[in-house]
Amino acid sequence: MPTHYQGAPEEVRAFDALVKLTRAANAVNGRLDSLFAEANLSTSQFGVLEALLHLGPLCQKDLAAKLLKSDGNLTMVVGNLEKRGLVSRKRDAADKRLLVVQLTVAGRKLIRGLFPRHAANVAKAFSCLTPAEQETLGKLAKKLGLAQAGA
Amino acid sequence: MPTHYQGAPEEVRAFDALVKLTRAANAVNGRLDSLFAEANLSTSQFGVLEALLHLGPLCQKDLAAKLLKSDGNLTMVVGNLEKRGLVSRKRDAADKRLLVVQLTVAGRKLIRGLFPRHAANVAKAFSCLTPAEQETLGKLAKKLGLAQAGA
DNA sequence: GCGATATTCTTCAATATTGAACTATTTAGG
DNA sequence: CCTAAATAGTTCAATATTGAAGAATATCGC
Repeated sequence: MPTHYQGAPEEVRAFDALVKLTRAANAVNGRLDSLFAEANLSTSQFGVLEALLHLGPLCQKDLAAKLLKSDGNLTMVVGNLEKRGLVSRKRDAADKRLLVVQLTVAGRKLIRGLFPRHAANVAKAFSCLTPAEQETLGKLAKKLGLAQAGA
Repeated sequence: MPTHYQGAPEEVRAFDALVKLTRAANAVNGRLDSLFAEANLSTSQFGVLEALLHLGPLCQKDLAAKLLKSDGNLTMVVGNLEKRGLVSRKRDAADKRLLVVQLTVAGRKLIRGLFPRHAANVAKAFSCLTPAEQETLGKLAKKLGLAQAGA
């Protein structure tokens, strides 16, 4: 994302916003990653555990939608969590296409122990912005994000 | 990034902003990717070509810093571009540790043809926000991004 | 000038990521 | 009912991504 582009004013303005948005998202998420790394979890692995903790057992399709990743990717991420005994997969009795993923005792214990520190990290990462600024940022980001869908 | 977390108000507020920020960045960049895919370029490959077009020849270290990726990653990304004849690597005479990466004629032609459409896509992606909103988003994102560095 | 240190790049192992092709299952139309 | 279309997962090939270890080169302090 180079910065030295001379084009139409609306292009320059949009580029500028894009670069800053992308760098901010990278920087915050990168900082949060260091906690995951402590527990040898990738970002996506943590995301799966977090989703299961707060939303309960989910099938892989729902997990993929939640994490904005492809189906094939979830097969890999959930598989790696299963290998470590942090989640289990169970074929749904009513619809045999579905694999329901749920936390094991070990997985629940791990994510329960990690989550409060994660929440504190998130709050700390955003503490450079006032509450009003955080809300403005959220509102604009949401508007921007939603507008991309109907593109 | 689940949304159903009940915690301290500042944690909930920060989580909300984080989810929206991350989704927005994903959505915009995902939309931009479709142009790259047309030319069989990955996001990072496009980023390298774009940087070389606007900044001139760069060594891999500088490219890594520009794209916020690791050194090892750049070896791979530049290597794949070189295989396709879009960039060339040349050992720097003055400092033999450096590999200077530059566009080939084919690479320059490709990125030159693609870039105007990319710039138009970026402007279109942000057109749901007013100029003032884009600037506010950029300002807040920049503040947030910079604050993570000294963490 | 030389040895310790730093810098640049490569390599490797592990995980991630996608899109496409494929299997199994379910659902809908006739 | 039975076939056609939709849905959920898996597998595969290609690329990405990181962090750590290692090779080549440069630089700094003495």
